[in-house]
Amino acid sequence: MYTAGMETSERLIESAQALLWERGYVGTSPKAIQERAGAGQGSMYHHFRGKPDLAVAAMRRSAGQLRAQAEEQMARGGTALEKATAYLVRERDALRGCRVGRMAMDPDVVASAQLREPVRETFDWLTGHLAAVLAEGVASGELRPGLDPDDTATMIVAVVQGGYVLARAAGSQEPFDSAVRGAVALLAAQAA
Amino acid sequence: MYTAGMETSERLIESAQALLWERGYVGTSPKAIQERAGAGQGSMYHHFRGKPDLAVAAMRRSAGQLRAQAEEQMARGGTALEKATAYLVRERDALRGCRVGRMAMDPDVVASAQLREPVRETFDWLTGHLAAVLAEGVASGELRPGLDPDDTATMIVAVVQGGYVLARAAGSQEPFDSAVRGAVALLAAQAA
DNA sequence: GTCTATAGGAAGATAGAC
DNA sequence: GTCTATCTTCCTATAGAC
Repeated sequence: MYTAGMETSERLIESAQALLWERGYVGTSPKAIQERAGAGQGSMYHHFRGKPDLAVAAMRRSAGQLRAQAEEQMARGGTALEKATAYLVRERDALRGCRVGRMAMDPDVVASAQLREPVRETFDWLTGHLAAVLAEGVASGELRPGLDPDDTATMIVAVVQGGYVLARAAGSQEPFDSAVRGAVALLAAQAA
Repeated sequence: MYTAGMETSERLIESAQALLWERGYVGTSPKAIQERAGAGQGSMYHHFRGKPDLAVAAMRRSAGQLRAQAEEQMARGGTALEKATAYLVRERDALRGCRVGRMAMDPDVVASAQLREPVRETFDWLTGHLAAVLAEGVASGELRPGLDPDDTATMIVAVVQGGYVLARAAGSQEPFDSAVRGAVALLAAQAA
């Protein structure tokens, strides 16, 4: 996993990102991060105060990347329905799960305000952004007047996060795609 | 956590259930299970082959309880819509998460067929049961003819599982309830 | 900045006495 | 059936040399 021509602290962050995604916070050891980064103990503790500090840096990085990705996808659609659908049907490797959402299931992450913050912030932004898109759709007359933008946005994000759970439980991508199809169909029926 | 008047193997299973729910498989040690059960090393390794063996027993137990609970809730409704809604709005402590679904985020569980089996089976049954309920609703003319029972059922289960993720990320029950309200509203619009 | 040495404790299990 | 001892490896650092 050693990547030439990159600073050690960068390599440590990227290694931590990958391992946190694969194994979660509790399941990831500093030693494993170091080995993957091709760095020694000393390097890691020189650049970071410890495991939590490095994990926060890695999670912030992942959160930023996820947000940029989501922003780009939703910008593609024209109407509110298109934007929401674009977020839902974006191609995902469901078996890997969500690198940000997965952290919410980790006991040590949820127990620490520092570790939980990037996760909280990401979903706050995401549901808020989607809610704004849906509210505009209601205001413009594209969507049924009674539609609640906040509840609907939260539901959309929940379908994606829950889809990951079902896919991993089944050991197959299929439940994820099925859940997304179900949500898209129900949303389509909300056109005014 | 010692419960008087119960066999040691029972106490070990119940302790494992509680700890797996709280901390996941990777985050739960045999020692912690033993301490909570008021049992020694020897007892645990006498009744179970090791951590995976005990975890499977605990997960099977939790899966059975969850299924019984879901069965009971869904039996309450009369129409298909009432049954599906009953499943969604059942009272849950969202911050604790789902004791079965949480396991799907654990790397060691997903990597082992033995450990993953109870999780897979539970969601298989749950989505299947909900799909049958919805299919009946379509057949009876209660629900719109074009509604896909499988996709819709999977979406409903995903909303609940994803709701847990959002609630834990936010440190609040609210996102869970919001996602459920969003799903219930969209489902209600599917009446024929 | 990076390396090696060292450390106290936990993880996961085995052995054998009682 | 349960208990204590023992074992090896890993976890998460800290110390200090280079």
